Amino acid sequence: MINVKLQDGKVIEVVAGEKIIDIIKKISNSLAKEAVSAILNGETVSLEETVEEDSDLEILKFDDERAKDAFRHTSSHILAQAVKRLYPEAKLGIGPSIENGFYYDFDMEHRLTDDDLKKIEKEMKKIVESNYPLEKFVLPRDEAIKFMKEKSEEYKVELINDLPEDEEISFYKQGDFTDLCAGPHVSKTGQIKAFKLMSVAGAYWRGSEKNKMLQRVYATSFPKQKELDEYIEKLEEAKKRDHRKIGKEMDLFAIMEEGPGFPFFFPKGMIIRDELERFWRKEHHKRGYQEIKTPLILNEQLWHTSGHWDHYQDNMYFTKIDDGDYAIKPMNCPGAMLSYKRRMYSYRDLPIRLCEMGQVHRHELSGALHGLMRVRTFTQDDAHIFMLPEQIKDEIIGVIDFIDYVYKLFEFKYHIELSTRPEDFMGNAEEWDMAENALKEAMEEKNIPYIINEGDGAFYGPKLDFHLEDCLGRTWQCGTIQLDFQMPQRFDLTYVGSDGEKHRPVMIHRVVFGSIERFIGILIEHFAGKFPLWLAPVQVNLLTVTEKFAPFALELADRMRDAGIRCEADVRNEKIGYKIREARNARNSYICVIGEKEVEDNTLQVRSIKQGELGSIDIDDFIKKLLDEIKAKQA
RNA sequence: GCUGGCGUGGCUCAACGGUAGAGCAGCUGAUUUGUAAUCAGCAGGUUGGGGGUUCGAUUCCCUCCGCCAGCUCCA
Repeated sequence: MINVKLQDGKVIEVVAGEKIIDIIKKISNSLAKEAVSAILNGETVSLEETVEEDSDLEILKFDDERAKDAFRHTSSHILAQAVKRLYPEAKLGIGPSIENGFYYDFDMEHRLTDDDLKKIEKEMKKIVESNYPLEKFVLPRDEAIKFMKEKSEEYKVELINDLPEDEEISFYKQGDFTDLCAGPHVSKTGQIKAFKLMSVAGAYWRGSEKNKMLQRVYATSFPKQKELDEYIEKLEEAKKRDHRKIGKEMDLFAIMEEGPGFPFFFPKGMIIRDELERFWRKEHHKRGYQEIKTPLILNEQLWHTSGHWDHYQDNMYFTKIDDGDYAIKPMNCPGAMLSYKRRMYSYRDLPIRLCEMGQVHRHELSGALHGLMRVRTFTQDDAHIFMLPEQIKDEIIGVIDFIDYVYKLFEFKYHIELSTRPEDFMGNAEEWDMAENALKEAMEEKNIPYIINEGDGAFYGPKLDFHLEDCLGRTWQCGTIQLDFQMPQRFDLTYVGSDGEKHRPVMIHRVVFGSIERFIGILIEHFAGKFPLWLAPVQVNLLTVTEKFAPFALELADRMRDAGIRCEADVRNEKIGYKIREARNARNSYICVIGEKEVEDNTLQVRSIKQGELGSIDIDDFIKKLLDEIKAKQA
């Protein structure tokens, strides 16, 4: 007698050798029925064999990361097996489980095409249908190397050689295929019911551009076809929301061939930018920041002083003026340093918070460019806070709270990552430790959980990065708080302490939006172009049924604009259905129809881009409602 | 930058070794219309740039530029 735990937690008793149909009869829950038949694949198998294997009956749903990894990892082995069957000369790289699926890297002469992917999928189906058990075995190091050498798997040999001395070297075998692997796996290939090969792309062996580029096949898999379908649907939704597509449709911005990575903003895009900036200024003034503006071009000597020459040169643009060498700023900090340095400060003056909408230029690799998300010129909503050492923690907390306030306003979820000292760092290790500890203390005091990225800090200091999550669950790095003990030294910044002596202030670099351009890109995708009213380029669109109502519409449009509402009137001689279609495609927030009835009653037939039909609304009430809604989000 | 794919009028796309075609948008005219496309006409492209193969190239080859996916990097 064996107890089998079902997905819904229910336990049933089965006897070895019992017929599948009898087992299924015991299960009332249809989901569980499906599950059991899925595992057993309609065959009569002995139950000892099924239950013996480590907890696989439960991988019917990704209820924990381990189950998901095992499932995807087995999927990647099936992919590799299929590829080896079709292209025996292919050498295997690695095939891990990743965020939304898995991949496998192959080194092979033949360039894989989309048609090849279809063939590979077919072969994978055969492997799934064969329902091979996955069998683990362990080999001593020398035998493991010999084994892989025999198969000419040179990358695997390299991996084995790099494994720590004390680590077990395990392999998993499924039918005619064996792979070096630490596991875990599901018990049989038959469990991988729903999978799809997504794409093939180049990827450097072990992620280093010095190594050979392999062909990486991306794929995903799920326990159920329905989940795979949902995932694909989500990808399609993301595609529809692509800010490059919506940006074009709404006429917000464009990046032209004449300036790769240098975006143009058009009138409607500028409205969004202006509103964000206005909001940003108001919030900064509230929090004791003073705004500055520093030059885009400054001489080369300055960049030697700041350390950018030594650490950031590859990303900078240079120019000559008369006989002098100049650089276009890739960061705003040197300008802020000079601004601080223009006069003397007392300890009573600190903290000094200087903020700047600073446009920077960075030479990014051409292949890295991506719409507004990754560009070569962007505007950082920067600030540099100069403070006494004892003010560090409070200032960091102030910035954390500020960023939290802004992200919540846009209904973003986010998480924080702490990046520590990189290999190419400036200054000395003790100061770095102090800076890292200050960030940790602030986080701990706020009781905020965070991830640590070892060695990922900026060259001048450790940082807290804010990764915000949009409505589709994708994350983007935006805000960052960087603590810097280096720049104040390099620029010899001082303040006069209560002892009458000169002391060195500590500095924070920070951004909230990160880059206005990227933030707008994220907002476009997050809201699918249907912006909160205060950001919407066209807040109200008045549509006349016939030209007869044009004077009424034009006058009302003027009145709304006077009241501070962005209003457009469409009085063209077109059918109302046509105008509505255009207004909806433009994602105008409120679309109002004006005809005989409306003119008589002083009302509007209103439809909201987000909520649909709102019916007939009195004009005065509607204006009031609009003004309230515009204000509500900017409190 | 690297690997692969792609580049046709403002936009979305078609065709093809014999010098390009549609829809939308634009313009003109008719229509005066009640909730996702009224009708007709006109105009618009040396098929990303340059070079080569060919009797002939937009189609094949080379090269440069740009775009897309991924790698690397990052706000």
